[in-house]
Amino acid sequence: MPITVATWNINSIRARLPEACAWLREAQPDIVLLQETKAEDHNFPAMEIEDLGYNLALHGQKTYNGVAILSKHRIEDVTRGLPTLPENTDARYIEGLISLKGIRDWGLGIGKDILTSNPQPLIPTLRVASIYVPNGGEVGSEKFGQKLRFLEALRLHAETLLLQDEMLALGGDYNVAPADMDVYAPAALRGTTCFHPEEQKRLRALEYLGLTDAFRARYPDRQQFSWWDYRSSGWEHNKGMRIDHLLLSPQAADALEDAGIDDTPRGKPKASDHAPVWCRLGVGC
DNA sequence: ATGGTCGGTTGCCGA
Repeated sequence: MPITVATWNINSIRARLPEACAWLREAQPDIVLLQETKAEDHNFPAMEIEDLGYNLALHGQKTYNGVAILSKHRIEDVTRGLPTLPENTDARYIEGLISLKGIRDWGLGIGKDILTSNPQPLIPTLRVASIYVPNGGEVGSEKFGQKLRFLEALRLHAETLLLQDEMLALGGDYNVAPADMDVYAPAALRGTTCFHPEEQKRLRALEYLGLTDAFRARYPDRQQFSWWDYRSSGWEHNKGMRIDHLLLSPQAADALEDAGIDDTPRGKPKASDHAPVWCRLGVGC
């Protein structure tokens, strides 16, 4: 049974609740990683989301930031905040272990890896994180430095996570477009926030650890954006960037069946400025 | 060379 994992910068869960619920009902993702929920945990519209069949893990904050994990499967082992950046109290990182109970018959080896005979967990798991990388403000500003340091701290933590040899999906608003084809006007935008070589270098450093950009791995030549500026009618002119990503561990990338960006919610009234990015992983039989 | 538009609990700031 395949499972679908999506990441979506929702830009306020309360302002966007009907639109978010409509998409959840329509797309039926198993796991959703939300950013910019902009709500403290006691203000998160939990019942409305739970009624759609999701368990929640929240790391909220007033006015700014806020991340969440929605999952149709159990969420265990939740961590809030990047362990490698303890001084940062912004709600920009939440991690959890999804127990894929009920998805039986992991692989062909009945509890063993068919080639190595290594014992495999009886219940398959997928570790996920919902990540909201700082926007960075002006290039060279204090905020820009914080963005670069956040990306470095994320790399350091990802290094530890990858030692676990698990299925892992690090999803979120990275606020970095990886390459020229990921922005509408590379020449004009080069060196600006979200398309700066120092940001791209740090995003690639994550990939060098062995993490795979799900969308780009599946569609090497496709130009599709995940964010369009409200200002200057970015959506209407398709002036966008691909800055939301799902980075997969080797174990998850091996299970990658498909990926995409669902830009239909972006064209609707009261839309977030970001579109959901998703991938489908083949888990079990 | 600078504005445009959103969301928050707001008379501005962050994106």
